[in-house]
Amino acid sequence: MSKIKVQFPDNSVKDFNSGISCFEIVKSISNSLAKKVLVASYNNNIIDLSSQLTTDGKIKFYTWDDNEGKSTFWHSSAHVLAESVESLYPGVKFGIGPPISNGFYYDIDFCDHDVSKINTSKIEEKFLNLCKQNLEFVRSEVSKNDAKTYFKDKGDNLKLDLIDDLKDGEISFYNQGNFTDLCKGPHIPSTKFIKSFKILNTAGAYWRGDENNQQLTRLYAISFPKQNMLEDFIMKLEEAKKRDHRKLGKELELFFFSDKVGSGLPMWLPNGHIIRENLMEFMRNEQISQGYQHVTTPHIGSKKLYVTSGHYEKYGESSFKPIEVPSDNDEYLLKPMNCPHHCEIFNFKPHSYKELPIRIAEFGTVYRYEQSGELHGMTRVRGFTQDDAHIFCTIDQVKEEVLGVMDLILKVFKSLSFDDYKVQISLRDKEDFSKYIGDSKLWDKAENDLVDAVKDTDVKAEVVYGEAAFYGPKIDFMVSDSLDREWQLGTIQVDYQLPKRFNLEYVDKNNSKKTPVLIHRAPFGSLERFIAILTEHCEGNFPLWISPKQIIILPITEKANEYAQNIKNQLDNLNYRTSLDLRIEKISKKIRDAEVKKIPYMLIIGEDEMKSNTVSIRKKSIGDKGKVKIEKLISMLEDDMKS
RNA sequence: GCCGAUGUAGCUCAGAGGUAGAGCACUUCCUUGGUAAGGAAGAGGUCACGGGUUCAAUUCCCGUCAUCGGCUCCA
Repeated sequence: MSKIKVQFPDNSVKDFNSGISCFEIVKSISNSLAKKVLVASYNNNIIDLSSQLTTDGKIKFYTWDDNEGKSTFWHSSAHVLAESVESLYPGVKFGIGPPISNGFYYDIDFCDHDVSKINTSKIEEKFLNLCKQNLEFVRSEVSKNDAKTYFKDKGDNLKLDLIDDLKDGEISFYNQGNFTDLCKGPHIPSTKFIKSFKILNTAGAYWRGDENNQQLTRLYAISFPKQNMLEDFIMKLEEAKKRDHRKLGKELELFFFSDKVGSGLPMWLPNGHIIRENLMEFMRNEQISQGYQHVTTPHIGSKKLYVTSGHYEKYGESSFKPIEVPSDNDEYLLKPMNCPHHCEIFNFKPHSYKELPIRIAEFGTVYRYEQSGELHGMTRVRGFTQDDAHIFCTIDQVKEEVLGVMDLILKVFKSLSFDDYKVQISLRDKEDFSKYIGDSKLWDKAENDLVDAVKDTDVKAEVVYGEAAFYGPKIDFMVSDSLDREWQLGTIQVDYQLPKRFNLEYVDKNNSKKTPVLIHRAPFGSLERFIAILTEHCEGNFPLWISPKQIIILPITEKANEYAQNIKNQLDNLNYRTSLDLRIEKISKKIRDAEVKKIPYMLIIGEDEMKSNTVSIRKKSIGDKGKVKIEKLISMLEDDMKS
């Protein structure tokens, strides 16, 4: 019998008989690993443990602790979910059922079954029942014809649709129990590994992600190799929900929405306003030091402005309806973006190349008629304020300006401890250019400029095709919310089109007229969304410099009121946001209330402090920091304000 | 916009075909207490809105609006 050489991750090599399965190999090296291994890879191809090896190669085994193991586990779970659903709701049709970052889903056409009557606990019961039966996942290679025949007989048009895109000779089925699915695999050996399972939610999802197709029912679910893992997961989910900015926004009185004002139109309450103002102040100072000039433009603009920019044609449908005015033929739009206004500001007077780059910044409030189903707390609203700016520069300056903006964005993220962000370079769709305006050569240049600029930094960016704006490519900074939903915050966009449309010009060295390049950029993106994410990241415990309420003074008895008021006056004079709790309540009650309000500093004042001319500091979530003189307190506060 | 769920006091939630309840918050009174909830009393709701069924609807049905979970979209 011929032998093969198999190399292990520690680089050791062993000989095995050709045709040995991955599982036999793992069993030969470690019984304990064999018990928990879920899937293997050979020469970097991920394969079933039952796969037989006939060539030399490198082997690797994956357990639940590896991403490969988890996603295989969840992928297999999706098949069991399908089997459970099919047994309870005969005749359903299956779309796709992939693993995702936390669990898996299956898109299902429930046909004549009433979707609103789906009994998830019945499905869960059936699922766990199937797992206990220790059903093996068995792979079989099938011809395209046989595959088609199988699903034609079954009446599953969705699978037939999928098979159409596959090549003959590359089609495989997996079977477990009474269920066979079209699937390239691999899978875990059997259902016995799955010990807990829960359907998390149901949702509608268009077939193949296209809204012109039928809508299927997507079941989101998760499964684990141990029961307590599910409990931990659910607990973490509950914890994450406590950080939700919509919940905290209400509790901390940051903002709210009113039906009477309108859907998606946030109202900033005094506490939230303070956060906004501080972030704006911070950004304004950063921008001034980077050579930006701030401007103010109106909230509405002539419709013609947006026809010129091309935005009206592209987004007119998803804007608030134009405002008609009786006195002339013009119509006005609630400003959906600031760029046309800033282009007009550039046009106010002629410019020399010596002035460039000109950086025009504005905290501009814009209004967009977002689809009703898209509104989401403060992260997706219909009226929001961008920390917007437009940089007008020469073609040669683009890269340096992009780098400058990246610096600024990274500084902002760092200042607010956003260390978990993703950078995405959004380029044109590879095939379909019809969505974009302008000369393809200029697009190439703009795309190269962005990619080049990112290469000059330490930032790791992912290139995504088809995500560019209609006028140019962009670099987006994405951050996740407490429930792992990704949101775009900062953005940098290179645009060769808008300056042309607005006939922007500067005079170059040779006294000839040139068109500047426009860079759109916003580090926060939208203040609304940024504050939402910031709130979730710090769970409402804002850094001192942002915190709406910074200090609360808690006198123990009425005897300390006067002294407390005196301390408050001193802190007021230093512009700290200080409040005083004069209620006749026990100190523990006052402390609890201050903790719940997430006020960073509590100053507890009783007879001891009055006598020694001190205050007792209690820091939120940390506790008693002891008695200090007021001067010491002030220097502590000063230090804290810097972080 | 689409699929599904939800909408009861300021907040978090119970409840039932015969016009509503708890806890917290609020008001008043008592309590002057040293590091996360002192006690008592009181006040608070067209049960999202509009139709329909019924002797009777907040409850059942239909529609609208809003919110939530997704999908699609995102200048």
